[in-house]
Amino acid sequence: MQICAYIVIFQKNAMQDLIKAIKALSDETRLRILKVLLERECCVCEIMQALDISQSRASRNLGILQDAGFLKERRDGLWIVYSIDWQAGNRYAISLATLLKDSLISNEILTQDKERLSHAVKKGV
Amino acid sequence: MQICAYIVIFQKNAMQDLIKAIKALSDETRLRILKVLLERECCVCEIMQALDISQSRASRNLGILQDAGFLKERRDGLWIVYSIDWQAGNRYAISLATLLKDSLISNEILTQDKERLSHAVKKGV
DNA sequence: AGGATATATGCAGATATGCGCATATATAGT
DNA sequence: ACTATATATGCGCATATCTGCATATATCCT
Repeated sequence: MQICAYIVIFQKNAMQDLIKAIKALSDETRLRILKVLLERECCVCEIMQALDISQSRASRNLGILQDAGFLKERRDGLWIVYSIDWQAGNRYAISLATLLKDSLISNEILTQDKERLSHAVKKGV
Repeated sequence: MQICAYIVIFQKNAMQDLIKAIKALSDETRLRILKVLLERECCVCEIMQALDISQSRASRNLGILQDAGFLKERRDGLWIVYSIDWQAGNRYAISLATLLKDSLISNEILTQDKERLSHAVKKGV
């Protein structure tokens, strides 16, 4: 009976979960971050360098993507490494990330991000 | 050479097109509208009744979905009938609409929308 | 313990978004 | 032409979002 109640609550919030995932993707900065993370896992300072954005901007947008179920994090010394959460991430986030994986091939901004990422060093500002 | 230039411009705006499509879906009202239109085409007054929202709210959100490439419209007398544009709609909108089609099965709000839609009449407010 | 480095976060300002209200526009019928 | 009906839209308000700046927190090293 308790379990049933849980299921009901889950269903009730499914639309909000989906909206949260979509909202998280509805921003150029976060789209670029996710595209970079589809290449490889990154710490915050690598994201800063890849997108050429400020530290707080990188951190905050990574947090939004994580909260929406796209990312997981792990600590590595001073660094916090973010990566796409293909396992536990929310169901809708997975679908959207998969869709995004095949989108925006050969986009100029994203190409530049990847180029800068390839030169990025694990050293912040 | 002119054609090449066109291709470049297209590539340049691809990300903005995608963001526009995602933004259009990042709102509960528009998600509900799209879900209703995945059932069948509707005029504005049917959307009003299905979602139980105001006329201006229905009209404006339909316009946003159309501008983002999800919908097409046709006039039928006094009514303007909106439907999902599977043909000419922008590529990303199609992918997102397809994804949405299989999402949020048995959601309470959406079920109510469909129920009201089944009683809707072609008569506004 | 203290300093250096990486990341998170409170706050404030600028901008964007969503809505209702009132009104404009377009079409059909008399 | 006039009226009724359906839809679109200008405007203003409330709220949300995004960012930079400054600062707090966490970890590592000596």
